[in-house]
Amino acid sequence: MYSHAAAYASRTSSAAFPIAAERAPTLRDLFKSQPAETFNPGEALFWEGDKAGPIFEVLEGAVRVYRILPDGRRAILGFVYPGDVLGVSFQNRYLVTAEAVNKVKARRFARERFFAMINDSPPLRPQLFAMLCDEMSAAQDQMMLLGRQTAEERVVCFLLAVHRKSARGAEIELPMSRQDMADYLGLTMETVSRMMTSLARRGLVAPGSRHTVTLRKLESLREIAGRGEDEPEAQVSLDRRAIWPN
Amino acid sequence: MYSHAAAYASRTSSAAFPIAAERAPTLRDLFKSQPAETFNPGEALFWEGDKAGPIFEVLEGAVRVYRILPDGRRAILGFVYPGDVLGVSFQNRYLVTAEAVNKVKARRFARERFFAMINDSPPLRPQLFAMLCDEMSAAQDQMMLLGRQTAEERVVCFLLAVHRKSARGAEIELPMSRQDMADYLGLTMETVSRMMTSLARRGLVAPGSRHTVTLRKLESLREIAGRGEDEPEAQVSLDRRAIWPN
DNA sequence: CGTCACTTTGAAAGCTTTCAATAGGAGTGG
DNA sequence: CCACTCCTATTGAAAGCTTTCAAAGTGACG
Repeated sequence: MYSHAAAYASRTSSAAFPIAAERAPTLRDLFKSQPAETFNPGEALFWEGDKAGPIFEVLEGAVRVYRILPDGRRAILGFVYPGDVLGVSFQNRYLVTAEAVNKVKARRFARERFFAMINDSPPLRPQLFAMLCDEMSAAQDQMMLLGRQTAEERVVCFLLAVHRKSARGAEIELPMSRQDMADYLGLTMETVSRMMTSLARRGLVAPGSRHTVTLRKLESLREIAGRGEDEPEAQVSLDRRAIWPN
Repeated sequence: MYSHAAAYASRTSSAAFPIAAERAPTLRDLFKSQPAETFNPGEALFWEGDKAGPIFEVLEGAVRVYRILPDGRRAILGFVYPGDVLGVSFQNRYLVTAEAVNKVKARRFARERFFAMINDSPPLRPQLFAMLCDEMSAAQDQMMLLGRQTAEERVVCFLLAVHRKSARGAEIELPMSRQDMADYLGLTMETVSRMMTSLARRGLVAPGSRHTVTLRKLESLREIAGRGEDEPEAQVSLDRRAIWPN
């Protein structure tokens, strides 16, 4: 089947326990046997409207997932980072386009086989469910943000969200363009830029290169973000005991 | 609309009933044995932060699902209508509050048993998956709307969405208040009101009572909505052949 | 028929966008 | 190594859409 004993290159749930002998298989283990593919910046993994094809696990880089209105307005519905699985929650067709932001490495897995294996594996099923719940939860956060938060709050929320995912100190990386951020936050690129400048002027962040920022005053930023954005939570639900039986 | 062929008293896969002989069990069948409960307007089915409890099937009325920011701003993340299942996509805790808009009748089902039964039933599992995908799809539509559409487009999209669900002619019912609509559409109550007035003045809709409107020019409205909101689609994926095997 | 809650309407203010110009960086070629 | 070009980001100023604040209107109910 799939050799999940392989060297843990990716951050899987139990990565913290090098010894864990009888580790239950995880969703991401399914991809272990697949070859890594590379996508160049701007290259699409799949297009909105295409017949739903493979599921991807992102290994490196960032993917933007978006939809476009007939008149060209674009909304980025999410960014997908290493360790995330992409392409699951669609039915017959992809409802969105997924495009590499920077150089992306990913593994693909045939859709039917993906679901067949999960369907056959009692420990995997709750993980799929948990993954969908996480996606749903993120979507709800985003709806709250888009519907009821100000431009500044949106930008700060975004910076904090990236920070939570990166877990690499105060300096975060923003591989996407300002336009990407704008389309994700429901703003214009100019507004995003202004907010970044404003945060920098107040000493809350310090711009590094164009694609890096250092978060100088996390506490103040969290206050601005306004929501209980406190504890790190990325990827937790795949690990925490699922409510699903077995 | 989704008239679950009334006479089905049964709820397990080994169903026995008059007409449709070998019908596969549906998610909603699970609720058939449960007593119907009533919730009065404003009454909550569950609260954000509560330990995740029962799953509900809404039979009558409408439920608003929302989240509130610390400073009181509210975003309604969705409305739940008869035939919809509510409370599934949460893990340990409810992430939202669900509150009756008008008089609501619903059946409840214990969470553990709900998932246990689905987990044990190969035909039910893809339905749960399909349901989550539908939720996700709706959430994506909403993100697009909130992030990139104008006030008028939002209101029109909402009217058309209600129209698709009601499927009862050109007159639609809006059980929720203007404030509810506003919190759903990321607008203020005043803006919603102004847009309705504007649509009425242009003859696109005709106000009935405070909670009913007649859509006079569906085509024009669809044009304003701007997205390919053409074919009716509510609830389809629960019925259409799932990609999930078996 | 008065009260109360919700909705509509008006006018001014505000935040974000739009349009336009300037600045900054990376890559290329001399 | 520097000049040049292109693309992206920043900044400025005006316009615009939505919000805010306030008042008037409407309908249900006792």
